[in-house]
Amino acid sequence: MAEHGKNIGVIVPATYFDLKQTFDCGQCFRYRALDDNTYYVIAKGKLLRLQQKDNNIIFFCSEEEYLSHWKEYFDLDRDYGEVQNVLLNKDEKLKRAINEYPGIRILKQEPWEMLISFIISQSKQIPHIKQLIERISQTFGTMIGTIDNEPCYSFPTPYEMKDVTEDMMRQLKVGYRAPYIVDAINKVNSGQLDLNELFSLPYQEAKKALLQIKGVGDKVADCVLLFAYGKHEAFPTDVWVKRVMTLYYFDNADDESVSSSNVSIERIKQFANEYFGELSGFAQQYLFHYARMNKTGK
DNA sequence: GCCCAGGCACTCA
DNA sequence: TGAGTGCCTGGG
Repeated sequence: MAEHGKNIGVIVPATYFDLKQTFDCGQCFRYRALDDNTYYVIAKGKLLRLQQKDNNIIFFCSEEEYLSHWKEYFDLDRDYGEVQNVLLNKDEKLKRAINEYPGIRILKQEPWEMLISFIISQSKQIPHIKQLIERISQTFGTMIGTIDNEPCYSFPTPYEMKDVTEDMMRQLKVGYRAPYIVDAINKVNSGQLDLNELFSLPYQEAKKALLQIKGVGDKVADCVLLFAYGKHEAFPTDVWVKRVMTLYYFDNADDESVSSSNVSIERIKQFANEYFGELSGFAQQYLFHYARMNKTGK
């Protein structure tokens, strides 16, 4: 239960909840670490300071704002103990990944921001993705506060981006992704794609809708469905997940340093779907983060 | 300078 | 249906 600290903010027990693990696991691009325990995050048009302290997380905001914005954002209604209990019994390799990073939570971020963020993410590394999202926010977003006297901008809404052209995007150095972003802007603003409607659609149908956008393929669509819509059947399979899955579930060799086989992404997704079921997205996140931190398979 | 990164679209067999 | 290739850009 969340308590309201005296003029401090809202205090939540850090049960299955670690700020560093949650922010560093690649699902979120708009956070800043002041140190290992203190973070700023920009989401839903708000700026929030958070601190991990004495087995608690302190949200520096009003109780009202915590309830209306952040409780859902951090998926705090879900019992991650239950999720982990199921997954811990699957196999030793997954167990090791979970036990190393038990504090990962899957955030519920804004669909539009996730869509553009993951369109940008293709063939880019995380620092560069963050840089481009920051640039887009500074250019088209709204100023919502400051960190160390530096202004902070919300991620622009589709409406705020309605007049954006391919040239403007290229000037921000998004490269060949510029027409993809413009296509997304047009489809959403014209009503051809209703992002809110996807919440109520089943996974496959929601995915089909997202795939209509240029530059959105299987992987990008799965990221949006998992990190914005909370559709946990999604199993985004990028190069890291492919490496770790091949190594853990398709190689018979005991050598865990490098993978020799070449398993198709389609086969991996099918296996994940049968093996992890409705918890695929959680398993993906534990494995992805573990693989990346340990450079597994590379 | 060269190579490649958390993909995708397009082409050709 | 699958493999091959080009694409912007920045960092190692």
